[in-house]
Order: sequence, then C-alpha cells, then structure tokens
Amino acid sequence: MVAMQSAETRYAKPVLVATNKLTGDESGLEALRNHALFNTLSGSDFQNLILQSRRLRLGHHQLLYRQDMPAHHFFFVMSGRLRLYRLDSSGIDRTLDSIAPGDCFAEVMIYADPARYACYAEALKSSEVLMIPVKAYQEMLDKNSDYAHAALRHYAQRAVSRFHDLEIMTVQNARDRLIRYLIDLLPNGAAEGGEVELPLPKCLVASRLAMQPETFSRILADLKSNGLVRVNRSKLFISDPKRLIEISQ
Amino acid sequence: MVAMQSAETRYAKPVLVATNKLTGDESGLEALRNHALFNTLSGSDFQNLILQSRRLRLGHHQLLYRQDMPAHHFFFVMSGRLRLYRLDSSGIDRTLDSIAPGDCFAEVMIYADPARYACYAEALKSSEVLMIPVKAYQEMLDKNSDYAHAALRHYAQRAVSRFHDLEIMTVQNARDRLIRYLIDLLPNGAAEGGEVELPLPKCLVASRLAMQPETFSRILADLKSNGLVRVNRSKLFISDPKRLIEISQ
DNA sequence: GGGATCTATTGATTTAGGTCAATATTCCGG
DNA sequence: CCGGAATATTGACCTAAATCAATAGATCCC
Repeated sequence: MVAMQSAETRYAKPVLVATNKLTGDESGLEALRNHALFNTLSGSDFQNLILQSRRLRLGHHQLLYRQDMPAHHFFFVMSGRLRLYRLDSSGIDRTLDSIAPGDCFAEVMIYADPARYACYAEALKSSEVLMIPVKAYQEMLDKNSDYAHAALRHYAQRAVSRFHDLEIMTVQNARDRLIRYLIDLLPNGAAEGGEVELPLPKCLVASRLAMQPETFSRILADLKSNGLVRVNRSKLFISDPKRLIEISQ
Repeated sequence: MVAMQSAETRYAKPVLVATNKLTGDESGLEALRNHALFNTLSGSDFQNLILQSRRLRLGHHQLLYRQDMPAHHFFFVMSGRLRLYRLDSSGIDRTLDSIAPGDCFAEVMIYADPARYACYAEALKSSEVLMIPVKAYQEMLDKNSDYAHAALRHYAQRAVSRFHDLEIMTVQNARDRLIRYLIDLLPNGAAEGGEVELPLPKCLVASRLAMQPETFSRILADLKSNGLVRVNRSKLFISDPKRLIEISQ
C-alpha cells in the first residue's frame, strides 16, 4: 500500500522552471566551495562553474525532477530538505533517500548515455537548490586530473553508502532495522549518545525501512517505554546507543 | 539467526597469498579488455597494467579479503563465482552481492583514504581472479581524461545499481521481493521470459532478500505449482514475466 | 561409489507485524 | 489564533512469515 499520496499525482506540472541567475558572489556558496566535489577546484574554475549554475526555489512538496527524465543538471542543496523516491509499476511510492543542506545529489546516473534521472526528487519543505550543468562540470574534469580523483572518491563513497543502506535492509525484523537506522543517524556512530532529528516524516522513515507507519510508531513507543529513546516530535534523544545495539542482538 | 556458518569462522588464515605473475599474453584477458573500465585504455597502458597484476586461484569458500582490511588491489573475475558480504556486531553474515566472471569488484571504496575493503569477499566455488594494483590504475587515470570519464561512468552505474537493489528491499512482502529479484535476473527485464540461474545458493538468496530459507523454498514451490516458474536445481525457467509482475501487484 | 556433510524441502506451530478502524496530534494557511 | 488537512498514535484482529523439527536431496572426498 501507499504510505502517502505520491507527488506524481499531486504535481503533474512541469518542473525546473523559475530560476535565478547567480552573480558568483552569493551568500551560501561557502558550503558549496567546501564540498568534496568542489574544494579542489581552482578559484577561476569554481567561479566559472557557478556562473553557469542557477539557484532554484522549491515549495513544499514541489517536484524537482522525475525518474527517467533526461538529466542535464545535478544539484546542491542550499537550504530545506528533499527526498529521493521511485515509483514502481503499481504506482507505489518508495522513499530511498533524504537530502540535507550541503549535500550534492542526482549525480549518480548523469554519466550514463543518455543521462537520465534514476529516481524522483521532491522538496519536503520549502528549499533552495543550486542547479549545476553536468556538461560544464565534465568539461572541467578534463582540465585537471585532481578534479577527477575527487569526483571518483565522491562516487565511490556514494556507492559504499548505498551498500551500507542495503545491509540494513537485509536485517529481518522491523525493530532491529529501525534501531540500526537510528544508530546510523548519530553523528559519531555508537560512540556516544545524542539527539538526532529524523530526516523524513515518520511515515516516510517507515516506508524507507519497509514497515508500516503503525509498526514504526509501536516500536518507537516501546523503545520509549524502556527508556532507550526520548521522543520529541521528529527529534529523538538516544542516551545509550550501546544498550540499543545490545537489545537488537 | 545465521543462515550459514560464516567464512570468518571457517577461515581465519591469511588471504592473498599464492599468486602467479602474468605474462601479458594470457588467455581470458579479452574479457578484461572489453570491460568498461579498460576498453578505453591504449594498448600500452593496458599491457602495463596487466604486467603489474597477478592471477589468483581461490578454492571453494576461500576468503579473498576481509572487511576493513587495507585495500591495495581491486579484482576482475576470470572464472568461478564470488560473494560479497558483511558481518555485523553479532556476527551475522549478510550476503549483499554476488560476482560473476567478467565483473570487476572491490573498486568502490579504494579511492577512500585510507583505502579499506567495505565488505568480505569469498569464492563460492573454485575461482580465478586477477588482482590489479589500485595505484597503477590511478596513475593511469592521470594520463588521459577519457580514462577518468570511463571510470566515473562505471562508478555512477554501480551506485545506481545499488540504489535499485535498495528499492527491492523496501518491498514489504517476501513473495514480491523474490519476484522482483527474479525479474531483475532476466537478461532483458520483463520483455520476454527465459532461463535464469540463481547467482547464489538458495539459502544465500534468501538471506540477500531478508527472508528465511524455508520461506524462500515455500514461495518458489508455490510459484512452481501455479505454473509461473519451472525449477531445476539453481536454474529457473520463467515463461511469462509479465504475469509474474501482475501477481506481485 | 558410498558414507559424511552440507543444502533444500515440507509440516506443525507460534509470533511479528500487517490491516482496518477510531482517535489524537501536529502542521499550515488564512 | 483558528480551523481544516495531513500525520501520528493506539487498539483489535488476522495473516504472512519466522521458528522448530524432521526428512530428503546434493555434493564432496577418500
């Protein structure tokens, strides 16, 4: 069943329309400059790239691109939050990732020929993204082999991280999948506790973890009653991650 | 629970030992030459790379490398079959991928610093792999930006494919996960039927799909009795993939 | 080729988690 | 700040799949 009405049915209208040119001297570009894909670029290459990029504002639930749509740009999140999902043949909406400010995304399939997006991307709240032309970036890669190394490192990292996501999904019971998901949200693994914010509404976290929202809710209530997590809206406080791991065997 | 005794307990002995030098004029290298990572290389660069590589024979269940082990090589499968898996804190063995002749693997995390393997790799039967030094390959990438583009395309493809694996795992019931897994094994998607061979023993396919071997067996028996698949050992014949997709909703 | 050891199947039973339904809470625009 | 819509929680019930157990096939190795 569908956890949530899909963006596909809500928004059948064109995407990628209203854009703003960048001056090359914008606030919020420091984060981009520090991103692994860009921090090795020379000043002029970086300038050149952002002069060819555009800033795009997205409203709540606005669709950025569709699965299989030709892909000419990749994106950097300046503010807000997005999610990546796929629709299968029966129209079921499968959330696969969430994207936070400072993340770069949609890069994964753009080196294919023809380049097409591998999934849908929509804003979960009002967001601002930078759209970077793939072609401009690729041309830059030719100039300096350091750039290519940085890109390879980034892509390799991305593949490992998906591999790790896959590992969680081979965990056979819902409680343990949820526990492992929470542990991964902690900034320094299980080393110490802390507060984490769910990157998606609860019903989408449930879908991401292949369980029903009701099951998610019950497991969380149970962890709460055992004093393992403290819940406040979408913020969870995990005092003792080691104990959490123990009970998940 | 553990589907199978883990390789970790079976083989605590060193790996990567007995190797054979290559002459640069071996049989079985055409497949390597045609691989996406190598088909753009110049003849001399290719020669140079394989002269620095070594052929490695692996016995049934022999471990090739361990998770978190420093990674100086990546691999190309010449014959046999391998599997990639991870061990979690409780020692549970999670099969995540299988590797066939003609595949290149272990490339995903070797661009990290320090380079470490992201999982275990073991031979499922006696196999032959080529071990290629990462450093030699990286040096080559610097020489020609076409090489880097090929590598990026390959890595991007890999990330998309893991993304797709993840999508299957968000399917909430065991039967539908299995059906989607089978459909993906068909060479041309659901376009037409055909015979597929399970790339892993049944109990490992079950683990890969987050279900018990008993459940796997029962689902397959049920599909068989409905005339949807014909089963012969590890070979399955799927006459009508469309019908299979339909019943999975 | 025959015994030993993995691997797969089938049955009986239990349980985790899905489904349906009702209520509560949060979010968001006016 | 209010009201409606979306999201989340809780309960009762039921089904899919896990578990336990026993048997049957494969595969390996001497």
